[in-house]
Amino acid sequence: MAKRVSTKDKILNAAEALFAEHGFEQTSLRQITADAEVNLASVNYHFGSKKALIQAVMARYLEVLMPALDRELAELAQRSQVTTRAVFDCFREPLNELRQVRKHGPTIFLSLLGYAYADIQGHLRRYTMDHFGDVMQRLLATLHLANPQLSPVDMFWRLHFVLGATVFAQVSGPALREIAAADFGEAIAADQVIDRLIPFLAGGVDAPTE
Amino acid sequence: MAKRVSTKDKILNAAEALFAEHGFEQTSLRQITADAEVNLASVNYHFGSKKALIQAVMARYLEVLMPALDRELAELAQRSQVTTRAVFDCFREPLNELRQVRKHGPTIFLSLLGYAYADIQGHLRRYTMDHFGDVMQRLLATLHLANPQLSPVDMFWRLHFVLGATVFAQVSGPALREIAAADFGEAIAADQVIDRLIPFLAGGVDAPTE
DNA sequence: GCACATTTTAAACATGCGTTTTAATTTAAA
DNA sequence: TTTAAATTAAAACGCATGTTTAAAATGTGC
Repeated sequence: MAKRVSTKDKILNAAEALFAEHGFEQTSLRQITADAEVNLASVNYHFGSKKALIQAVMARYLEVLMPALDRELAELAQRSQVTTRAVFDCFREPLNELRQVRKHGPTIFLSLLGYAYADIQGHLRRYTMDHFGDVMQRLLATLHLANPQLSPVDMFWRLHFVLGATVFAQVSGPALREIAAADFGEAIAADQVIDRLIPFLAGGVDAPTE
Repeated sequence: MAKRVSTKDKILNAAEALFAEHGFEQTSLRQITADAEVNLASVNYHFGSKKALIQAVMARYLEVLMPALDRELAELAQRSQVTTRAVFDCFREPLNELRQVRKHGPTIFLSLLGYAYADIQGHLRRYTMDHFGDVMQRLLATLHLANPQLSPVDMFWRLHFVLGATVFAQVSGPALREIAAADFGEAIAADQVIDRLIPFLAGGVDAPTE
């Protein structure tokens, strides 16, 4: 019954896979359109520009993740006791829901996020900051509930360290898992990296200040 | 008395500044040679290729940092008590010595390292891994002294989370410090970011496993 | 001061990029 | 079925990149 896939979706699917593997700047429209088996010009026809395509790729995930994360954080805030660990656990389910967008949605999205942040001076930084600014603020607030001893500026920095460790683990995830498998003879699935990551992050945020 | 600076050094100095700010791939030889006030072709004449120039830029720092870090780690290993925190403090002095190479050597180097890791599939990953492999092994061993309860594979992953948070903090450091200054009216120097980072990292590594 | 090697210079080369154009084709409405 | 709109297609445009070439300039040893 092979469903008909629109040119627009073919482009989005091919683009996000290449973006997640090689980054935005290093992926050309020619690679994308070749993988998608569509004409080169169709990207500019359907999206207007490469910039707009990148934003469309991100938007597909953000529109699923953001409301879900909001929901989880709001639910958590109502509890009497809020721990750092519980805050990070709020990410588990929303990330999982990204599988609705794409089979490996969680991994793809975090890779994209990594490249978005690596692209410091670009439009994407502003774009993601605009969309993530709200969640950041909510995160800061909720984490502050769990760690009232930390000053806002301390929390600000620690949250960004968290983001760095997360993003890095995903972007270099495939290579790292390969090394780990070779060194320890132990294969580790992408999802299990998150399980190793969360205790680390919680420990870092909960650490006493200097 | 203005010392005569060789073309080779002029290129290295201009290149590392641009690399640290914009990344390797996004910096063109034309930008570099313009800043260095040398001819475009001189890069290929003196270094052979852009790849080789990138490696030369990194090598200048690695050759200072590596022996210093070795020294510190060896010294620490002789003590009776080894804490995670003490291991990370081993980086302080070696990083500081990078000022001998360049005034803002520590910041520049960590930025370069960040971009080197972001460039996943490139030659630089292999190059830096080759040079950092030894130190990684030593780091793993020393950290295991401080945390015998962690399995090697757990330690492996935590060390990479550490690297991620560090690298990320530097790469997006200028932008983050700007945001922090705007949000909190508090300027934070690049060196102070390390002070905030180290407690976080130690807390993460010392955290109990799942 | 001459001859030879080293270095610098300007120009061109080949390639890949995002984008635009123009025409052909398909789709949908009347 | 006819007509207009939407989409696809092929080709070219303009530009930026790393690299190479070949000549000019500079430096070096005898």
